[in-house]
Order: sequence, then C-alpha cells, then structure tokens
Amino acid sequence: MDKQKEILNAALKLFVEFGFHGTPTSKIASEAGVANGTLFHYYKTKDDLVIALYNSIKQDLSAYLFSKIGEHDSLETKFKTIFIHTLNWALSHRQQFYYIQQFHLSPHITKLSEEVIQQQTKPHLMLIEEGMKAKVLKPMPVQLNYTLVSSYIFGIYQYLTNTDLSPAKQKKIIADSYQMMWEMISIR
Amino acid sequence: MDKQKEILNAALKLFVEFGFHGTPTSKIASEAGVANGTLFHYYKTKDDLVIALYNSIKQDLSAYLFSKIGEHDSLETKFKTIFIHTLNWALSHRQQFYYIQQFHLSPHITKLSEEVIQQQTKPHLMLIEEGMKAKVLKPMPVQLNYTLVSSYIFGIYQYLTNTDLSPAKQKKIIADSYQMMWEMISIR
DNA sequence: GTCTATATCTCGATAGAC
DNA sequence: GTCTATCGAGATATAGAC
Repeated sequence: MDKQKEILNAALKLFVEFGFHGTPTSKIASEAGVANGTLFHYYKTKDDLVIALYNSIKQDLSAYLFSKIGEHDSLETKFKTIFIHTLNWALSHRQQFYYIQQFHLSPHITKLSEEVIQQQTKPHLMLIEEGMKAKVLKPMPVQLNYTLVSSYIFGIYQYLTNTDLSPAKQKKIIADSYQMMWEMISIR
Repeated sequence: MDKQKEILNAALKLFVEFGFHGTPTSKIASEAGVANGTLFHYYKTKDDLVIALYNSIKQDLSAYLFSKIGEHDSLETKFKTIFIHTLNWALSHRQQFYYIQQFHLSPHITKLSEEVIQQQTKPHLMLIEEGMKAKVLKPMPVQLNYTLVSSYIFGIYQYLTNTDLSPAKQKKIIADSYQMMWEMISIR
C-alpha cells in the first residue's frame, strides 16, 4: 500500500480511539510507518488530513451502496437495499462508520463545502422524492424523511454494536427493524 | 452567579463551538471572567471539567423530564410526555443537547462510570419494560426499543434545527412524528 | 518523495502572594 | 478563593539533506 493510504489508515485508527485532539500527527506518522515530514508532504495541515479522511470514507460508502442497487429495481427494493447494506457496511467498517459520526459532531463539519454535502445526499433525497410522487411513501418533508431514516439506521447500528449477537440474530434484527421502519414511512 | 457556574457556562459555549480540542482552558477562564488558576481550583484537570459539565447537563435534563410526569399517568401518557418534552428541552437548550452528543462520541465517554450511566438510563428502561409486560408495546429487546426511540428523537431534533419553522409548525412535526413512532412500537 | 532535525508556539497545570 | 506569573511538555509545521 502506498504511504498516503497508510497515513489515512493510521489516522482513522487513532482518531477513533483517541479523538482528533488526542492524537498528535507524530503518532499518526509513526503508526503509518512514515516520517513526520512525509505526513505534511501529503496533507498541508492536520485539518486537511481530517477532512480528506472523511471524504475518502464517504466516497467508499457511497460507491459500495450504489453498487448494490440495480437500475431496474422497484422503489421498495432500492430502499431496502440501501437500508440493509448501509448496516452491513457499518458493521464491517465500524471505525469508518464511527468516524463519520465523530466528524459530523465536530467543528470540522463547517469546513465541508455545501457542494460536497449536497452531492453526497442528493441521490438519497431523489429516491425519497420519487417514492412520495409514486404514492409509495407517506407525504412529509423530504428532508425529514431522510433524517428520520438515517438516525433510525444509526440507532440499530448502535444497538447491534453494543450487544453481542450471532450474525444470524443480527440479520433478524436488521430485517425486523427494516419492516417496522417501512411500515412507518410507507402508505399501506 | 458563582464562578463555578460561570466556568461551566463558558465551557459549554466554547466546547460546542470549537470542540474540546479547540478550546484551551485559558479561553474558558477568560470567557467566564475568572483567572486561569481559578479554573483549576474548581476542576483539577480539563478532563474533570468536561465530565462535570456532562453530568450537570444530564442532571438538568433528567430533572426536567421527570418533573413533567405525573405518577398516575397512563403508560402511553408517560411515553408521550417524555418524547415531547425531551424535544422541547432540546430545542430550548440546544447547546446542552449538542454537547451531550458531542460527549457521547468522544473518548471521554469511556471515563464515565458504569454506575452513572445505568442510573441515567434505568428509569427509561423500566418504563419500556412495563410497557411490554402490559402488552402495550411490541415485544423486542428493551435496549433496542430504547436506542431506537432515542435516535428517532435525535433525528427529529436534527430536522427541526436544520430547518427554520414557526413554533406552530414545529409543534405539528413533533406531534405527527410522535404518532408515527408510537404506531411503530405499540401493539394496535 | 522521504527522511532527520528543529523552530516556534501554545497549552495544561502549578506555585505562591494576597 | 482568587489572582499573577511561569514552567515544562508536547504540539504543528518547516527546512534542508538525500
């Protein structure tokens, strides 16, 4: 792996464990097996690194999710696919998922350009809008639906990581809670 | 107000705006109008301050919530009261509510004693348990129910703070989303 | 691109007068 | 309890050889 990737990996691991504050760049460099100066060759400042790491993770998640969606899937299938696979990805990328939340609740979030944020949420919002137009989803503000579902997913994730269940039981929880959520937001 | 309270207020304001890392104790002291040394008279370390602030806020929220509950209220009324008033409190104590989340996603959370955590969540868990025994709530792991409802509340809060609605519209969103949630978790 | 060495600065915490 | 003054540690970031 190239050094730049090593730096991102090391930063992820340490930021998640010790927080932004608690991890000096020197530790990141040594964890990555590179010299301190090398880190600053790739990222002009520590903040740059924090933001680059966030964008890299979001990119990965997004690519993963949309690779799972078939263009001709029904709306409900698309919803379900995103729901289930967001949780699957979160469970197999715990540090990354944790980092996303950590970042969202940090002052760094204000340094993300509006453009980048929109680009990341737009596909989701469009899907929801489509669902309402097709009278599959209950009418409500699109952004409210999005936020509600996102935090619901996060809740399940939290539960799953705080309890120690077998993969089979995890799968059942995910399926059941999807069903509950779908009944909540869809028109029956 | 006494200096100790001033320090907590200043810390809250600055931590929320700049993060734990981004706010030096010197800034907290000057914002509070006290000398640097005074801060360390009340809190032995910066971490102590961070934790004391968290506990103080949780205490306030808890006291507020349970002051709203009548002992002889029905189960559903109790649920609704907690739901609505958590949101009301959050909306009128935005910094405090934000800080709680910020704290939860920081390494400081590991320094809270298990005892304190239990003490804070126990009343909620007991209410849920009661609801299931009375066959008012759908059977599911108690902790899952708790986590789901908590993050659902957080989702609504997020939506409300990110959009600029009149108090009347806010109230409607809260009431409607309570209804949706209640239908999701209760046995009908 | 990568390293070593180091400049510069800021922060948390303490000491001690009042 | 509150203040001023300051120490020592450790941080980010740079300079410059290879």
